[in-house]
Amino acid sequence: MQMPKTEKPLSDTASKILDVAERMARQGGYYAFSFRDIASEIGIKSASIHYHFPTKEALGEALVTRYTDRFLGALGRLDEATPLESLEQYVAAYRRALIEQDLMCLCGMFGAEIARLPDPVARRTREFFERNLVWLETVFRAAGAPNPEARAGETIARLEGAMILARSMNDMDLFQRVTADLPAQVLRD
Amino acid sequence: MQMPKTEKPLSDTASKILDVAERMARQGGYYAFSFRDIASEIGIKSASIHYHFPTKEALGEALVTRYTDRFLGALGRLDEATPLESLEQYVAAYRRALIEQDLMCLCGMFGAEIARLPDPVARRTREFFERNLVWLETVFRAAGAPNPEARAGETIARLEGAMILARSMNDMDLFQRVTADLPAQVLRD
DNA sequence: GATTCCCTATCTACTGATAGGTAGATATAT
DNA sequence: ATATATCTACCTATCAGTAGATAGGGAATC
Repeated sequence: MQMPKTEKPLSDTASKILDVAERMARQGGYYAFSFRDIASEIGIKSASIHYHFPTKEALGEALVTRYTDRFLGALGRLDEATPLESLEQYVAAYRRALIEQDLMCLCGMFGAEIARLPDPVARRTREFFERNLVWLETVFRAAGAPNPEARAGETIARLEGAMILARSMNDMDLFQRVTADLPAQVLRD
Repeated sequence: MQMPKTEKPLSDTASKILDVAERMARQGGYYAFSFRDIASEIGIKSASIHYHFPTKEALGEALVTRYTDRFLGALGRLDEATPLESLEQYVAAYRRALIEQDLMCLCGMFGAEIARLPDPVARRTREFFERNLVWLETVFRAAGAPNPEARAGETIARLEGAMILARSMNDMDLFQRVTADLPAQVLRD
């Protein structure tokens, strides 16, 4: 029997490194996390991080990969919900990240910085958006909405932008007000 | 006769410093510009920058202040255009920044990083959004649109998000497709 | 007309902190 | 014995920032 290609599961330490790095990156971007800061927070030495992630570039790549998989994995299955429900779920995923964790979307952050990101990290960031666009286009196609590609883009743009705006204004409820009618509005013809 | 409070005009060198710093910041954020890089690009020594801007914080603040004034100054007068025209002008301002300069909006960038920005820079960034919200609310009120505050937020969110998305996908035309119907759409009841 | 003084703007030379990264020793567990 | 995971100790490069010298250009004084 052929084994499917499986990802090597992350060790405890590697997970902790990613957890801390992700939080720092989602607060201040790619240049806002350092090996030293991560290490001191989890109680190891910075050299030890290089054992798990040889370079910062590799760490950044792992960061985006894990984030993308988790983000898309947290979305419900498309064949078990109406398009409206799917969209509401999608908006809720962003809202949770913003309200519960008080953090930016990792890829919204990296997307803003993309011109100064190492190539592999930039590529993974693009993959995040690509896969999100595909997911949303499927929703809009199922709803029979015109221009599903443009609507998918509108949806992501408005959500990422609303996170930035709400955080900038230090008014998290602004996210709610800006995205409350998004699912219904973007679905109507 | 009482003199109105006037801003001291920037020297040639100070302007050049801001020009270079702005471009770097709009590519990679607050941590992506350094005194050394700026200095070497304009052919002076990094110590000379401190003469014009004592600290990086001060330089960041000057950056956002100039950007905000220019951005709002480039918008037409509200009493000389219909709400639809004003909105089209507003969208065009973002499009120009993205397409012609191939740069992010400075405050979209700083807004994403706001949790790790020095206080004065964060405050100026908030001011940018505050003043933009006011401008847009005026437009929506003049158009008799309901919820002008939410619509102003939606507009900014979608434009900032569309910039990030288009740059991430390396597809500048995506900005066009995502924002093409924005003025009409956000104005209809 | 020459001298003195001050202001502007830049320079050289430096500091202490921090960045990512490496070599090689060490400890533990299988 | 070997593989895993961590350590100490170090490297070079870069960071923002500082002290103090220097050069030039007025303007006032002699």
